[in-house]
Amino acid sequence: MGRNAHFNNEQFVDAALKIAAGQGPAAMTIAAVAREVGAPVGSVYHRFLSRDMLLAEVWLKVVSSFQEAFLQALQKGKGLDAALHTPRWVRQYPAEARILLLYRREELAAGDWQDDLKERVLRIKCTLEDGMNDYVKRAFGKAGREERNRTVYALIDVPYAAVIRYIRQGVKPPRDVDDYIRQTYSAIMGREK
Amino acid sequence: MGRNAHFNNEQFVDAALKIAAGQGPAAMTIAAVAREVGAPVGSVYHRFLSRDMLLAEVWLKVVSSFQEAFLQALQKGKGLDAALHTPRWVRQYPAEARILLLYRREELAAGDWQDDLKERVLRIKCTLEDGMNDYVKRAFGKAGREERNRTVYALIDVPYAAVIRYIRQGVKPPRDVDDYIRQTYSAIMGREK
DNA sequence: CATATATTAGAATATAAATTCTAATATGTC
DNA sequence: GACATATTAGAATTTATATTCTAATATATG
Repeated sequence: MGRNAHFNNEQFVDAALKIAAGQGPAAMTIAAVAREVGAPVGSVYHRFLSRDMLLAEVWLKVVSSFQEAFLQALQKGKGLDAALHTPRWVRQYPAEARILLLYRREELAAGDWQDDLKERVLRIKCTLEDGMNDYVKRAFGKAGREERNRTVYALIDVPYAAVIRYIRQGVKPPRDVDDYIRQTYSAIMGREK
Repeated sequence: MGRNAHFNNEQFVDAALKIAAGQGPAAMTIAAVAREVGAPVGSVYHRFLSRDMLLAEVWLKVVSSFQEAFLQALQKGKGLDAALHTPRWVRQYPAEARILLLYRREELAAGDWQDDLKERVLRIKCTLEDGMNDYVKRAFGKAGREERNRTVYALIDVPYAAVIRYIRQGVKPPRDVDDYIRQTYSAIMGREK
């Protein structure tokens, strides 16, 4: 029943992602997204309650993309592999990387998210946190504040630091960054078993 | 000649800095700045050509503040000291740190800056670059691409990585971060002479 | 083939903020 | 003390975008 759709949700999310990654979230206006897709603005609002909701979908897509492979490495107990996931992922998904690493969620969509979305964000966040805690416990035998901080630094913050400069420049991180991450990893976490 | 001023440029820049640091650059509206100072919006425009110009002044103030002590350490050949400057500065100037490390210049003021301002930004940028190059040359005997990248990583990117999590949370970086920076420094740059 | 309705279509409206404009006010100088 | 002018004052205007609204359109279903 009803007319066939010319467009689908994914097209709008992808267009929004592309624009936000390329020109910053402020440039991601509804009109710009509609233009990119070739749709009228009404069709955007037919599918998304508001601009914030659209950006929320972008955010969720980006975070999920990153986190999946990261958590897999973690669950296998491969800390160094997890640390090296960041430069790999950044090379593979440059637009997504710009969104995830250049902006904070609050900048993307400041407004009130529906409970639905808050729930999804929370679930993703908890999944990451649980994965980290498990890993820390296995690696150190316990998961105190210092052990957790140290692990977050080596597996997340350092890889981020190593690539952020290149993301800003809009170029792929050179191979050197993998070496820096490796060297830092063994300095902070010790040699991998 | 003429009426005495009730306000001065610095008051507006400081108010803008405070608002941008606390609620993000988007919240730094002219009206908000005027309200914070207790001045009419006309007085803001009397002193600053546009919102972008005001944000540019904020940016310059913040960058200069950071760079001064950093370059001093660098000129003394104290690489580790320069690396540890970041957490020190972040603890001392939390608002400035939020601006510098949470946002990029382009987000703050995207528009066309006057030549005057472009010039000042360029000078600051070059000063930093020259300081880094000199340091690299002294530390490694030469300043090739790899040596520069390595140094930028250890002196700038890693300290940034170590503190960014706490800046986002709005709390002072704990003492641990200095240890992480030290350990990473000797792993990447070798023990300091 | 008639009809209900999902979807497209885009014009109209609302809103928020930047910027401009005109007037009022002090104060140093003659 | 009168005047020129730097500055305050804040109302009016413009602009950019989000959002709403009304109408048109196509298609699955009976």
